[in-house]
Amino acid sequence: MAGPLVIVESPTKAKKITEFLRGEDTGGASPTVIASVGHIRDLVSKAKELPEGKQKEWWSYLGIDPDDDFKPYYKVYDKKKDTVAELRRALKNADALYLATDEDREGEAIAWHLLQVLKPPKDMPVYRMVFHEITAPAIREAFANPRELDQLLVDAQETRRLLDRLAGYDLSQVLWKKVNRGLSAGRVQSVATRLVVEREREIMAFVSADWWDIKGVFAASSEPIPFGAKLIALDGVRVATGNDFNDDGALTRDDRVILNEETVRSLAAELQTSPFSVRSVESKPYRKRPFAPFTTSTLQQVAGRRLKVSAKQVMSMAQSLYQQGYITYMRTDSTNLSAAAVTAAKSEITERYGASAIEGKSRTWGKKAANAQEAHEAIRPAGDRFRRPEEVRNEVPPGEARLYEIIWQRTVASQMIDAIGETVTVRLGSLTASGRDAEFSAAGTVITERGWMQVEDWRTDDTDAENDDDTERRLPQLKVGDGLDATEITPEGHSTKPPARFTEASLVGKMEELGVGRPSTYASIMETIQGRGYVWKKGSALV
DNA sequence: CAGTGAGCGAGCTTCCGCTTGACTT
Repeated sequence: MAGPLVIVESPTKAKKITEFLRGEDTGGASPTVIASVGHIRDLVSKAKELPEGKQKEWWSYLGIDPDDDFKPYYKVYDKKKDTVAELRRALKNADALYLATDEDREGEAIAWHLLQVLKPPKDMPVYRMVFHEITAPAIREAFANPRELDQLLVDAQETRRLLDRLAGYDLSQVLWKKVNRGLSAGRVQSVATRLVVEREREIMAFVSADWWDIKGVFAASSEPIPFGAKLIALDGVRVATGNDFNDDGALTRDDRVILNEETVRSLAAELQTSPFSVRSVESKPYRKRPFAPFTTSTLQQVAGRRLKVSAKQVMSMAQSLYQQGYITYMRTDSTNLSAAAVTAAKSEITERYGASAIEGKSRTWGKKAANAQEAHEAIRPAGDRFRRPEEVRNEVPPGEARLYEIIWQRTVASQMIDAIGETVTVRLGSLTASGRDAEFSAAGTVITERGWMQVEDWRTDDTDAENDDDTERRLPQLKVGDGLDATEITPEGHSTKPPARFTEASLVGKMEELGVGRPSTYASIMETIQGRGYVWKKGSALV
């Protein structure tokens, strides 16, 4: 009995969708769902693969004929011959064709290529079916309301493909001639390399500046809890710190004074015996939103940092979790969660932290990358009920379990209330015997409502540790005029540091921000620029 | 007549993006 044939990209998706569409009323048999397993054909890359008579043309190495309106020559991948044969067989027994590839530029093109290769009979209805989440209602809805193929999007993809081939192959050939055979250049890898090179030049050109300040440890007589504070002003003029210098080692503003070692040491000696008092106490509310659910790029960055693994390793663990049904699709540029996911997250929150920890309205996040196509959901635990990280730990290897936990945490945290608290800034000062006025400052944040921070400890991400403001630190209760004892006065010398080198994680982040490369290629680009010897790893830094 | 060498031709490398296993580093 004939039924419709539905073609998707991923075999794992095909299995799920088969379930969701089983028994769907089609007037015939249940739909058959088969995966194309990605692209099925591409431009030819060898002259031999061109038709007879075209193999000797000057452009044969390109697979594109610039003299014939840039006519492209395609060839089904050898590895996909079996898949295509299977699709052809299935199509013979079908009464309708649903092209259900991803709704993005590449997915639209795959649908078009499938049509070109499979050539369904003229009288067979052909539909383009699209969805953004693999849930039963979403799939049924998509099946019932298909659209037409978007030829403009197909053309856009083909243009993208041709330009990458024309520019990439020709540029690479220049490198073979001028530098070394086997080298490569292209729209993405060359930009990635350039980012690393420019950062390295910045570092080389960087001129370090030296500056001194004083760190003090104080305690109030009324409440003897010691706390640290830093010298911020001398005789009413702010003391220059790291942020006040540019890359050439010069001051960026003229209302700062640079202290040298001599000044600071003599001042420190005087301050040892000098009386301090509180000059002001200022309190500001502190509030921090949770982070957006994971995309491929943010997952690679966060998991790369926390688990100390490469972008490629993150993706291979994620792939394994995806195929076992633990998480949703791992190549995505979207931060959207389906309604089912939000419900699942909220029930986890209620169970573990109480309903009061749920953010009232579901949170959404804007696109971060300019060219995001959002064909999938964000990366999240799969299903209408999330698997417990504690259970998953007993079912998969430790690395995958940690990755699952990170994904679970971020997804659940994303639907929780803000963390709120108070940041208190205390100014204290002293007038020395020789008449110099030194002012110190201390800041402390007390979080009164941890909100989403109960779930995700995000501070481990900050390798730079610049975020003093966000570190929780408790100051004693103080009021203006309170006397203080300095238990320690330590002069400290500092020098400004050049910008940090990229890591795989931070480079992927930068590329996504610039719209260079796609979720499916970030990891391989990292391999390419290292494999060609353009960039190498020094620890985790890229040089 | 056998060994040598010049000269020619063929084949290889490369882009980016979408999917997974089947492979030997």
